[in-house]
Amino acid sequence: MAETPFSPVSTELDFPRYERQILELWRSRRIFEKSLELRPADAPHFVFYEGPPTANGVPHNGHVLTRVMKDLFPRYQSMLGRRVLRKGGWDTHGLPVEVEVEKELRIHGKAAIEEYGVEPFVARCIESVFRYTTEWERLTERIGFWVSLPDAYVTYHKSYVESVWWALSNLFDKGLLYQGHKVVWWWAQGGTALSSAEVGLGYKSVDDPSVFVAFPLVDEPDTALAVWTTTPWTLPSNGYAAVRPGASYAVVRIGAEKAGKGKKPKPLRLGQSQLIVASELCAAIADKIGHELEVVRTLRGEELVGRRYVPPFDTYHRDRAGARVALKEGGDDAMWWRVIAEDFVTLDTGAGIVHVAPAFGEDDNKAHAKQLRRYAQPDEVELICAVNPDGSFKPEAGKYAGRWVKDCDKEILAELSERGVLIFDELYRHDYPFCWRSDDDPLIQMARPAWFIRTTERLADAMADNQAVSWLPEHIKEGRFGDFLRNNVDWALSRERFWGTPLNVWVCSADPEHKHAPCSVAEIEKLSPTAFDHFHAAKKADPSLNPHLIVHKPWIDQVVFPCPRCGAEMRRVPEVIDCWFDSGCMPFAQWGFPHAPGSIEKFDDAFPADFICEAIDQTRGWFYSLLMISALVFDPATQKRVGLSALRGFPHPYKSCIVLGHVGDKEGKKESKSRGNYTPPEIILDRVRMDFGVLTEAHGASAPEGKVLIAREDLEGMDLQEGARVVLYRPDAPELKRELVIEAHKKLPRRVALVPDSDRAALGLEPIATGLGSRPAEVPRVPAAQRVTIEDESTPAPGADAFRWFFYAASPPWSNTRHSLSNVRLLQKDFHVKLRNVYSFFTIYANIDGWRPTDPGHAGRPVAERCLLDRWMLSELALTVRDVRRALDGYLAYDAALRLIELTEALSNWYVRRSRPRFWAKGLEADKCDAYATLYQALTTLSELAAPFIPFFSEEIYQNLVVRAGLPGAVESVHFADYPAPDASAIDEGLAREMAAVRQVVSLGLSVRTANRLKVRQPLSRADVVFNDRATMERLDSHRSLIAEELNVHEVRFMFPGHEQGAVSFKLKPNFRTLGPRLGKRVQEVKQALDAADGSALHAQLSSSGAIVLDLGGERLSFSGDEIEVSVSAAAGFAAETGKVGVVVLHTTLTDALIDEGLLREVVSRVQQARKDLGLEFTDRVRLFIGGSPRVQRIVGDSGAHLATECLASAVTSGDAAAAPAGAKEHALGDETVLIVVEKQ
RNA sequence: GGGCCAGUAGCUCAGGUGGUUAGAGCGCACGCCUGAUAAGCGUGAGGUCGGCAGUUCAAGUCUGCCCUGGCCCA
Repeated sequence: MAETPFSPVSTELDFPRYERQILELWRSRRIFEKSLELRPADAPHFVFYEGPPTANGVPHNGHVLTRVMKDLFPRYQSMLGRRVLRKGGWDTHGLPVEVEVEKELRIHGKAAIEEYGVEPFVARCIESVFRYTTEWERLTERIGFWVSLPDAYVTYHKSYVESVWWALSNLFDKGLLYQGHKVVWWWAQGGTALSSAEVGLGYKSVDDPSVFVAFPLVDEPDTALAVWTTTPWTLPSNGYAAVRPGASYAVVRIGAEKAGKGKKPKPLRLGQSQLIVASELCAAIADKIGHELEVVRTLRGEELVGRRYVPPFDTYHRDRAGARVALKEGGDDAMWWRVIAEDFVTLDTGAGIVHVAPAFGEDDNKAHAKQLRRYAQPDEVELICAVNPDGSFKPEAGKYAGRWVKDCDKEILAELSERGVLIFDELYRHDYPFCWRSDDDPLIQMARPAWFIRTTERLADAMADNQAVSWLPEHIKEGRFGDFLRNNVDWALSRERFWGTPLNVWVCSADPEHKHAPCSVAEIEKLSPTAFDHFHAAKKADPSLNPHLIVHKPWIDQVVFPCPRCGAEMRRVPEVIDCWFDSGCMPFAQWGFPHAPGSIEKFDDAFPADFICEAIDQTRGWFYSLLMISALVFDPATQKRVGLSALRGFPHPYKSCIVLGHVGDKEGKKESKSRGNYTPPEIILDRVRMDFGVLTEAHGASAPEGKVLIAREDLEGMDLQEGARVVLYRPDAPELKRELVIEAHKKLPRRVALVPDSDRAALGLEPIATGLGSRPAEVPRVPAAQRVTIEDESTPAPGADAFRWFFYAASPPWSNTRHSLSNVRLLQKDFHVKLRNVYSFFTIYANIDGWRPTDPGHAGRPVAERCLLDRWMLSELALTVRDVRRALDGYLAYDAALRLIELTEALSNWYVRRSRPRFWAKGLEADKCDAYATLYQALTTLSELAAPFIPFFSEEIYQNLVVRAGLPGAVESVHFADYPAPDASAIDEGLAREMAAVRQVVSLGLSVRTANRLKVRQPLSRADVVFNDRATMERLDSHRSLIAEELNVHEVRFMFPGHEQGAVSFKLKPNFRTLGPRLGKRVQEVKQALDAADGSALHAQLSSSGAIVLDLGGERLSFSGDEIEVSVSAAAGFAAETGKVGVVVLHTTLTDALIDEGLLREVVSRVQQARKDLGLEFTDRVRLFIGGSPRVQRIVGDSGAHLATECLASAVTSGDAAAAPAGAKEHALGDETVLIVVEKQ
């Protein structure tokens, strides 16, 4: 026998197994690498930027979403003929890395790191950065994300750091880099700033003072501002008092003591007789101090602005009471101790006037910065701060000098009271952050010297840039991102840490005004050839020293060179930079631009990106840093200077940006390891299994024999039903297995399993030490002997295509996704499995018939000569190609996915279903070849269309149907193919509409059958279709036989209303859209009039005269056809159904002849079932005996030939039960019986 | 506390510019089909469109307030 044209398709749905074969094919033939080489260098480029992940954590489902979305568009563009670069990248710097290492070393804080040694510390950071590289690489390959990892950029590499330096140097030269102060949460004892994540770890509830202090006015010493603070220790550093703009304030005279609410008022020892407080808070303050407050006059907050006061401490006041600063706009103002207006002042607590200490508190510092912006020479104002970085008071704080600030609160209050400026104090309870590693140490907010980028100066550029970006979803532009830009503050760039890109600013030891920002090692060596000798020597002594460390701490700190201006020694500032700045430099830093040879050309080729894609949390992260750095650095003058071939207008550095939502669990909650609601990617990709902690008893009960119990959530997580069979084994000894039945147990925590003792012993397991208190996150870390793997071996995992498809088709990518094994499987059934069935169907029949796409005799007729169904299918195919391309061009993955599902549905549910008899037909006539050719074209086109989405299965189809079949145009892989272009000549939108109407008519007919319990196998004499409009009726005429066949009726009659003999009734209603504007309120009267009238009569009037006349409250109004909508519906008492196209009526009278026909079909069906039961091949011939009741015998006798063809029988005999061969099977067919014997020949 | 997004059937989601029986898929129920067979197909039930006001002849859609969830920032 000749070899079949196509490989048979396995019936088993083990996608991971097939995908492994495809992966092997790609690997052995270097398909990915070849796909990059495929397009010539001068082909149009498609630029994609990889937002670098950090590899010091394991990849999770969110990363899968990001990576499959990033993969889709480059694959598509590559099939469009573009040259697509997919350079990978890794983000390697930053605090999380340092914190990981600190945890490992069990140390914390700057002092501890310095004690441990910066050099070994940094060495450990480097080592930790790529801890999970293998997991990342494995996942990346397994999900089919094509990215060049071997030449990935790495943010700590020397060339990368030097590019970042180049950018910073550029900003420095433009005057956009400056030194200022930034308020941070400061752990004074450790000398370290904490990130907000770390701060969040250490909140505790504590009692702190809430204090009202009198600030006497300079020009009205008898009146004082009542100023509120909760940090008395910051009072020596007071700079301003802030009021709320627009609020009302009262000057009050302190009156007589009033009866407190059970509290005896403290005697007031105030030096002033009048206070200024917010009007709203007057009563509350009167209660607190226990004195009447008598309002003298009121004034608005603005009227207080500029008034000067005497601060409670003379720490700085003694020297600077008279200090003034020149304003930009001319004139001058007092430097300190005056009233300012600030929105952050609230009127719900305190006094409505707030103590402002610019060195502490974020609001305070911002308020100060706002003042500085008014000044001609802001640099001349020195920040007043009476506290050392170690949390002790400075010498100028007098008697408090050297002491821990928080310890001084009480004494400060006592002193204020003594001096007669303390109005009132109390304790209040609130949550306050402490150091998470040393929880006796409260954190303090403190302004630290810091370097800033003057982003606010170039904000207009950044905003223009944002306007030009195509954001998906669109609301990001004006919403989250636009808002962020509008509220932009200067970028606080520096970090007082160790593992990061060192800030490349060197300061002259002779004159700190002399600063220099070199942009490379080479530039430094030009200034001082010996600058890096210490590193070279160390490298010589220890060749294993990572060469990239040359640009890192602590090595870089030793680099000195002579000041270009005065020749004195320059030393680097100690800070490293925010790692977001690193990642934002990737468009040029990935090439080592502009230092590396060829980097200018490469950058020129790949700037800006056509497309980037990350999750929404990157709005203020990567999306911002990319856009801002690009707007700051690449102004037109800089572009020209670095030698770009053409000026880039906005947007740069990215044109389109997909902003992804987050991946949650089945309930929409964030997936987290500690909650245990996390579906490991492996369950989707490879095997349905999870590790559990072993328990042998819980809540006093042990597992019943033969059963294993787990939490219901875990059962659902593995998509298992209660009673399913699973296997259990030790993760370290998978060869020894026990098979058990799984059930849910309400009281078990996640990730523990209650295992019968006998099975536990047989597997050599012991109970988990933490028992019922085990936390899900800990389970993977307990000793292997306390863990058991539970696996569902009977149901293969859905695989990588399914995983990818889930993210494309479940919802638009920017909405949050509910991810679970069962959800992935659900979507897989919809598209992937259905497509696979059609593919399998095709190979079965094509192989039986020996149909070959390469045989000219099998090619099928020209499309125009093929039957309606073929033309319809090819039209649908062309329309889908058009729509999918349109969607992908607009980066709308979800829309494209839905369209693919629609096509697959049409192919399986309608084309194949309606074409089945054509494939069963004898021989290989023209119509059959048409059918094969059509289906073949649909499948091969689909494999190319779907290739960017489900690259594995597409490859499988392509390899079998195109490559194996030896098609002349075949390429090595589907991913080298050109993306299908719509065949305009095949598109027939009229036909598409007609077929949709046909399917609706059929659906109505089937609905009639269901409602009247009429099996489809029983033929009926006639179906009448009454249409709502004549045009549809005329268009559907050519589809009558199809409808007849599908409904199994002898005749289909099309009718227009008026000819239907009472089977239909009419309903008329106003067309609100046209009548609303004409009649306004009276449309409701029209509706009522139409409801009340006789529909048939009105309809007759409308169809004869084209208009109807209604009597509305005595007024006769005429309505034209387009102001009235007519619908027909089935009248009562008929076997009929109503839909949008019209009404389908079935004639249900059964004649003897019709019953005979029905019985014959029943017989055929039973015989086919018997063939199947015998396990016969489709082509096997049989001998048939059919007996039964006399009627059946007669029918068989009359239709022997028909039975022989339908059932591939070489002989058909008939007779009564006595004549039947052994093994006869009797079936009841209503009142009749049939006996069947099928024997293989 | 502020900002952004979302809330429509049991689940996942559609529903230009307001237009009157609110759709689809899955799941479920019932049934069909059986030469794609551990598949295929049909029909049906399910919704006071998060709540309360308002604008309008007409509100899922527009406005205001509120509730719930997610994210970002305080």
